[in-house]
Amino acid sequence: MTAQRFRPEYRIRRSRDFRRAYQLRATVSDRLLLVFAHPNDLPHPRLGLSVSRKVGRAVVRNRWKRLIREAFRLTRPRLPQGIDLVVIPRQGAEPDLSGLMDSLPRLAHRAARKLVQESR
RNA sequence: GGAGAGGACAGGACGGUCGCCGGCUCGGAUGCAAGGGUCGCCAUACCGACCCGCAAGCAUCCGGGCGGGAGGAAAGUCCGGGCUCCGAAGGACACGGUGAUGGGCAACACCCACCGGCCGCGAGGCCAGGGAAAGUGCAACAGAAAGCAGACCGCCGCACGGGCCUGCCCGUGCGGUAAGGGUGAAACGGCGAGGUAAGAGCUCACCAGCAGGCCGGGUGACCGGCCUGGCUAGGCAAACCCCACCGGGAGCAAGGUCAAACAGGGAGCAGUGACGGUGUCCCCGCGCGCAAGCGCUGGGCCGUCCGCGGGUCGGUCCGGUCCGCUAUCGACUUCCGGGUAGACUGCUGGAGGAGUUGAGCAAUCGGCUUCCUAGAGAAAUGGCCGUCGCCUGCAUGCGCAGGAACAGAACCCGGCUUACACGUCCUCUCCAACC
RNA sequence: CGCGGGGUGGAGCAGCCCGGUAGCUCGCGAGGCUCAUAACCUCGAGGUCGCAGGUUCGAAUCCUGUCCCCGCCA
Repeated sequence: MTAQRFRPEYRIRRSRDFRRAYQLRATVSDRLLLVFAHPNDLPHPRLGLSVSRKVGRAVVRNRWKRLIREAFRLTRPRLPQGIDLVVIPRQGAEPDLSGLMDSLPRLAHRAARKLVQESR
């Protein structure tokens, strides 16, 4: 039951956490999403959203953010632990919940493997 | 029934479940949190006895309950205000904006009423709607001529020459003429009569339009009438401009508050110079000029500086170090203790909504009753499912599949503009038919 | 959120203030020169001036609305 909650501690809220993820440049992507990853010291993953005006007007941007948050909430047990994910929707893609629920865990695990490789 | 005109409303409904944001409330865990009173004693403290309290509160974490959570445009950011800070800042000029009149409003470029012009058979609609008889300017091409008008053809007169069926025709020159032709977006009123060589507001009547005066109506823009004048003054001010009125700048990322410690920072006084200067001017001085006035490495005045600039290393404004420049090498003493990041605040109850009533043609304003309706912060208002209603297609008995616009609060209001699916209601106009 | 700048041939830019003719460089096409290519010379094509209204006789230009792009402050 509590596995489906989405409290503020699961979100990236500090400017320096975003900057840290961008500077590491550990990215993975598919047709829907682009993800910047960075390890954190917490026992859970965190989600950060970056939705620029290039993907659409305010209604479309809100739709993307809500659906990505919903996908994160519902797939969180399947996500790797201790990782910050900055998620950016790709220009031209259509927001779609089932696609996002498929895409987000896969990208998160690929990012986690990439971080392990690079730390060596 | 058809075709329209104006206005108002609405922006699917109900339910289940998993989440998010903030509010109220209840409970749990941990930590902090508290002792007081009376009696004994001469009395205070200590001490002893007894009684009351031991959780109200605060902090962190966790859980439950209750009720709330995008719009008519939240949009564009085009106007107007509130609010906040900045400024030594007052006036004139400059710069920007607005533009018939009266009213409404906190204010407006908004709203209402009315006036004028244009469009429509009409209901109605549109108008940046002051000034072109203040000044400067603009008008390609065409055309004879385009702004104190203008002679290409035509018409008319005179002179000369020629022809000759001799009072007619042709050519040339000079002059008159704006009635006719043709050009243009635009050619200096229309029409009739007189007049004339031909013509012309040259003169006259009427009409249109203009200026002045008077009378009547209206708060007023303006409207109606009469008289007089002179007959024409053209268009463009979303060209410069003139007139009237309005406007200081920046914006809630405004602004305010907050721990500790030092390095260090800041301010004032005195002194001394250097640098710069309000869009322009103001006071003084000097120069030029008859004067109005004009000019000035000027002064006063105001601001900044008690080093400045660059490279490099580390880093939160900053510090270390090196180099260059320079006028003074930045004294002494007193006082204050900041900013950034972060957190809290500003932050939602207001020129507020609904009903009713009074004033008013109306916009709107007043009285009474009643209601409380989002406050995020890398930024909530969402996901899934069901039932009903609407539309489209298949079908037309049931049903099945699909669709439902424009668009997302960010300090708050008043407007404007732009976008918009399925719709609902009210008032009015024209046409057709029937009673 | 606030503010500023810009949309003109295929590309990059003038013209806009002060309204009547859309011009420059490169590129493109044809011809010439050359044994041939480049360079050079000559000629030519190619533009709804982002879109929609308005003012004007007339709008790339002036005014209003709208769409898109770029940049700046925090």
